[in-house]
Amino acid sequence: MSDVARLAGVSIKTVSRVVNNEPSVHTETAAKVLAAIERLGFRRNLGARNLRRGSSSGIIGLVLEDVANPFYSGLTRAVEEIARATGRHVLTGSSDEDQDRERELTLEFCARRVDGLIMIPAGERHGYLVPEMQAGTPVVFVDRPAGDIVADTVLVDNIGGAAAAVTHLAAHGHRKIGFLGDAEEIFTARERLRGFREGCGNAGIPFDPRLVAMGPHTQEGITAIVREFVLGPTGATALVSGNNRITVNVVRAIAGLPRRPALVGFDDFELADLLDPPVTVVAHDADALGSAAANLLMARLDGDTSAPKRQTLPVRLVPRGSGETPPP
Amino acid sequence: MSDVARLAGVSIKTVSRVVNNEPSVHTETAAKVLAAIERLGFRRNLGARNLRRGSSSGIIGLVLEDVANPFYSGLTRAVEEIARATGRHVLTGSSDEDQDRERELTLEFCARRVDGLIMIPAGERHGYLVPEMQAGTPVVFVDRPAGDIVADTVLVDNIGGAAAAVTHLAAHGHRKIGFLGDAEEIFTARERLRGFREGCGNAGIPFDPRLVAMGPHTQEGITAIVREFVLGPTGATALVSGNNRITVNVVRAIAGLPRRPALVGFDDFELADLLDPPVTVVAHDADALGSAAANLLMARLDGDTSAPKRQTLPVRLVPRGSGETPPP
DNA sequence: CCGCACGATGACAACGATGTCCAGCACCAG
DNA sequence: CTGGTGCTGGACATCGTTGTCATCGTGCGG
Repeated sequence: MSDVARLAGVSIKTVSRVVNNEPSVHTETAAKVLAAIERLGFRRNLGARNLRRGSSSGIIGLVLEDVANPFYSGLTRAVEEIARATGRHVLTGSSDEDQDRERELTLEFCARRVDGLIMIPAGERHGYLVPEMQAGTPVVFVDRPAGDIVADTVLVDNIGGAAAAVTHLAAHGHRKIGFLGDAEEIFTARERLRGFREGCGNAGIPFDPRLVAMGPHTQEGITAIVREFVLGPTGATALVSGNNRITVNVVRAIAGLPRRPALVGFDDFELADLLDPPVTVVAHDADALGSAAANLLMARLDGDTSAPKRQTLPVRLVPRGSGETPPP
Repeated sequence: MSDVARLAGVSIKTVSRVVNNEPSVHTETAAKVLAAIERLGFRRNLGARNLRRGSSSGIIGLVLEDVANPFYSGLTRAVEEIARATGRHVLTGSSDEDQDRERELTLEFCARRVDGLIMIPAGERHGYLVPEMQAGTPVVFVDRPAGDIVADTVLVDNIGGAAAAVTHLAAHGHRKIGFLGDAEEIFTARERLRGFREGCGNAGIPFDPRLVAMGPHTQEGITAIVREFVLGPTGATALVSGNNRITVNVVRAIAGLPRRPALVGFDDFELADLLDPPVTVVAHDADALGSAAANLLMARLDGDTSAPKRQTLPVRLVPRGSGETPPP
């Protein structure tokens, strides 16, 4: 900046006035300054600026499980859009479902003085966030609630969705329904299992623990379970899968079976409509989750100090065929 | 920090020593300081620290077309991993293929003093980056080259891949092959078209401009073109699609046709193996692109000042069935 | 018993930018 | 000619942190 001032023959302060578009600068002087800026390729240091002005950093921290998962990348995009509308950018980090890594990432973001945090929490303990929140960094939890603190949260109706999946299958005559869910440590997995049980209860289907598998996540593991459910003594005629990745694995597993069970998956995914048969899913919108969270955060940044909110976004069952196969 | 110093009864400099783990602090003093830090929930301001130390910001800027596109989100993840290995984070921004937006994002990132930039460029003009690069911000272009400057670049073998697609189809007896590509403004689209022509030449197939469509990107538009190619006077028996999104649309379009043409898609995508028929693709690895770019960038950050490099990553044809349908 | 090295601590400036406040200057009305 | 007014431009402090250097005991070898 002082280089620019020297080249333009003015003081540093005048340069500052020009880059900040302050009105009280002679047009001619401003032109000289701009020319010098252009010539030297000067760009003001936003970090220093924010430090001096005490203004916010203009960065939102987004901590999620894995940006590469299409579900989260959709959410990321939605957050980015809303951040952009207020002139902010998004710093992303993947926790890989690892509590320590989540914590490390999050605190690092705080040290960078992000304006706010949006988190898909990996762990159950978030006490470490309390000082940050007290210091004024708003935090919004998405998809899963915080472990042991109260904070803004945006969830989807996991229970209702899983129950609806069972209801749908029951309406097509199924009574032996298997559930393949994510690891029980994960909030959404527990909730969806609970919804599954509720759905069974509503449909008058006795809950059979042999038809529940939580946690497998490899193609091999899931194939084995699907075979066991369908071909084993439990004789499942239908399956509910607990998330998009499990669904995909289940679809692959089913393709190799002599008798194909009906299937309803939790989470929508691209091409579900093009598979054979097209996969019926409990859909919910990653965009909507991201937008809701970002909007909540923005409200906090605008000064909303009301009590922490918990939103639950609706899901909808999208019948495409795979859930409508009747039992043999 | 001064609050911590006051509470611990030491000078501000001693606090600094403690948070920086400098050895020459009495254990007892350090303990007092740490207690005060804990008590006040102090976290040092990384921005101020970097300003004072003149050290790098520890942030990599990643400008791409759309984080929500699985192809780019995979790339993002790969970049994140390599950034993490050197203690850095990733600031992402979507340009939506808009040149101005790209420029705005990029310069904003520069003003934040990112350590380096990785860009999937939207436009053809990147002169605006010259001052930044001269100022020492390394820039790596990925997937598409820079418009009018020389810089590190990582590409995939678009020409070879598209030619291989034609060769594959020709080997199965096809002579009337249609090409649906992205808009011609996009580098990869042009390259792939060029590869398509080369492939035709190699196979002794006369190039028919009526069988080329560049730019349509809606389901309706693509469906119309596919119908025209296959059912119209040109009577295409096979199609090559220019990117993952077009492929998906083409698959949908084909599903509604009385006679299904063979298909090879450029870009692999999840579930391609589960469609009916499974889609043969020219695959290349988003991870590999991201890693290569990030590694190049890291080398620059480690002081590599050699001439700009251009890497071309190989592609491979993954036959799954859709390209092996013989012509009727 | 002196001086010296060494460990521990603090005062101060500086990173790059901006807010505050004041001085200079032209211009105009009185 | 004077004082006010409206612009401009500059000196200085400051944001939170760290590098440099100085200070101050204290223990130890000579």
